[in-house]
Amino acid sequence: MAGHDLPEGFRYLPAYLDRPAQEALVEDVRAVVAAAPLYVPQMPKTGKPMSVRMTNCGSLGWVTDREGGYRYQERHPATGRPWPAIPAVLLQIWKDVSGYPAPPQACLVNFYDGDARMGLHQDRDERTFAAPVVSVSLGDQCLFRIGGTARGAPTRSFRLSSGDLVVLGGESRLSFHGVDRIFPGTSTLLRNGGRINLTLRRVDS
DNA sequence: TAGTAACC
DNA sequence: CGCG
Repeated sequence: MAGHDLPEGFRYLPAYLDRPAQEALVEDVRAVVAAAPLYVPQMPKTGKPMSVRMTNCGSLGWVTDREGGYRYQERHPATGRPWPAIPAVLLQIWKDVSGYPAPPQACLVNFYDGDARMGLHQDRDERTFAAPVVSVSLGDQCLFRIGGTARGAPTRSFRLSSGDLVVLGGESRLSFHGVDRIFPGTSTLLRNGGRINLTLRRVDS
């Protein structure tokens, strides 16, 4: 069977960041995590832990827990402090690829160990969908899956590698997407392995 | 339903 | 065992 078409507005920019740029960005992420420690997010209502560990930078961060559900908030749920600033390199990437006049408000940092996955979902907790979601991959490769704007629509899968960028704009802004698996040992960027995904978002128009 | 698991 |  031939593959399905990718959704309109979906852009895949392989090897967008070279190795030195990836290394510099990892240092920025380490600083973010030092100020805003990774935590285990919980599913709404059930409290089931997700397999990724998570933190944010920016004026707003995406969080989820049993009681409050999916939301954006100004402070780290464990420390109560404001999120650290989005690193300058990421602000520049957003300028270069988003086509949106205002800077990102949120940068979600997801850390995947070798067993972590992310089920098919939509990013729809923002108050505007006018801006794209820009995603940066660092570390081990993953199997990424993207479908349409309806839950049951056909999906396509492909590998994302360290330094790749994905832009979910246009119709693809509300496409279901997820991470089916990590391929451990496929990158030397992170000493202890794993994958980091950074997603830049605009929450308000 | 941003989770998990069984099944083909 | 990997993928859908």
